[in-house]
Amino acid sequence: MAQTPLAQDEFRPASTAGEARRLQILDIAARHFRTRGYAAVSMRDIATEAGMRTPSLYYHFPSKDDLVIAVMDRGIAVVRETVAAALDALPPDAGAKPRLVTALRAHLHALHSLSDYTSANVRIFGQLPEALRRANLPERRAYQAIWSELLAPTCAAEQSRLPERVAIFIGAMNATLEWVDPARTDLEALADHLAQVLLDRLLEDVGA
Amino acid sequence: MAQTPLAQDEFRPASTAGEARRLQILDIAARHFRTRGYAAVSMRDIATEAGMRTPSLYYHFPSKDDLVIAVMDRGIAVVRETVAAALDALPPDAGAKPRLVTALRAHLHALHSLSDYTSANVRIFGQLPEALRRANLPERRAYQAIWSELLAPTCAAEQSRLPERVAIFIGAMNATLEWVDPARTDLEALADHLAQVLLDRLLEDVGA
DNA sequence: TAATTATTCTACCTATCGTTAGATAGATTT
DNA sequence: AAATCTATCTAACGATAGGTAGAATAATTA
Repeated sequence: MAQTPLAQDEFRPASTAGEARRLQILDIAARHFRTRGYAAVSMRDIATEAGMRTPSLYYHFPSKDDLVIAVMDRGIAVVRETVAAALDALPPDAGAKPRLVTALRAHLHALHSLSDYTSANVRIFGQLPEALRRANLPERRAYQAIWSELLAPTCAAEQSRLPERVAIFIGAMNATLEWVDPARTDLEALADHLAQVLLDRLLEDVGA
Repeated sequence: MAQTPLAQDEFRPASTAGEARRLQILDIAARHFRTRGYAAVSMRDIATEAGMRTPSLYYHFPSKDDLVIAVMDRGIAVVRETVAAALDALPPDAGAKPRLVTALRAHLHALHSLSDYTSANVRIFGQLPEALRRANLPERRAYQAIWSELLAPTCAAEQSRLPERVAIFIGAMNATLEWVDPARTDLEALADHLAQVLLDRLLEDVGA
């Protein structure tokens, strides 16, 4: 009992060999969930790709539920930290619009090219049984808080519309997962286009 | 061989008793797929709710694939016809913006309160194996064509961006499925809010 | 070296999945 | 009345799912 198990920092990766194995399994699971959905991915699939037999997986994660929850929570943590870091890098006097554009870019980056966790989260959230969805809600609310602050200046008149507006923005960004081919799309251009649609006026009042 | 089997009109519902049964099964399937996802709904679930044993289902649909494809295609057909009808009801000289707002309202209506088919389609499309997704693509493209026409005036400068803009709009509308509680949300207000975000300028250039 | 812990293994369980075979009852047609 | 068609049934198949028991190996510590 010599070793004091120091409180694990969520994002200091792989301090021990066991931790590295756990992260490797999570990586594999996230990639499979992202591309094939929740129910279609079996514990056998994940174990095989990790080079082990199925029951060995249960040494690292006590159930499929625990495994998927770990992927889901990490998915939100990744995008939240990515966006927060990008905002922190801005000059402190940056206005509402550059802050929004910066956050939008960071979100798309986390979603499309940083890892499989955030995309897996967005893809399979709606497929999960309600108990698993509820487990991910605290993380999600913490992330929404960032966007509430960012979008508050666009809702000056009616703050009651703010939660709905947050949902519209996050929904529109996440929807790009459904149709963007990450290999063939310029993410910078996509971010600019989304910012234009969401923040600028699209139509001069030509017609009636 | 007396009866000439006249070509079935896709949308004349329930001319025969057999057709009615088939539509009832489709209704049940759509509702279950919408709320619980594709893989989580078994043929047994659908059969039980239809008041029959599982194999009897196979008299009406030769496989789960056929059943889900029927639901998916009908889902797009419903929203396409709803939007087309709403646009046809406008005066012929209506401008781009009222046409967009009208289409947006009709789309949200089909998605949230008209039936379970369109919402089922949006919910489970990403969960389907690729072959089933491909089967639904012709319907989807036909629907996208409507929005291409609607959005072309907003893309006058760069028509090359039009397909991406269509995807952004449809994606933003469909994303409301993830967070809107249809019982407690005023769809009219939601449509206005979405139109405001997507079509009007949100920010005066206050900041940098 | 001996004891202990960490990790993976083989073998198997029960439940559920989509689907098929083949019989049957009622309705319709010849 | 005989034959056929419609719609459902009972019974079961092979495949695969998540998960467990308990032995065996590899690494670490006493």
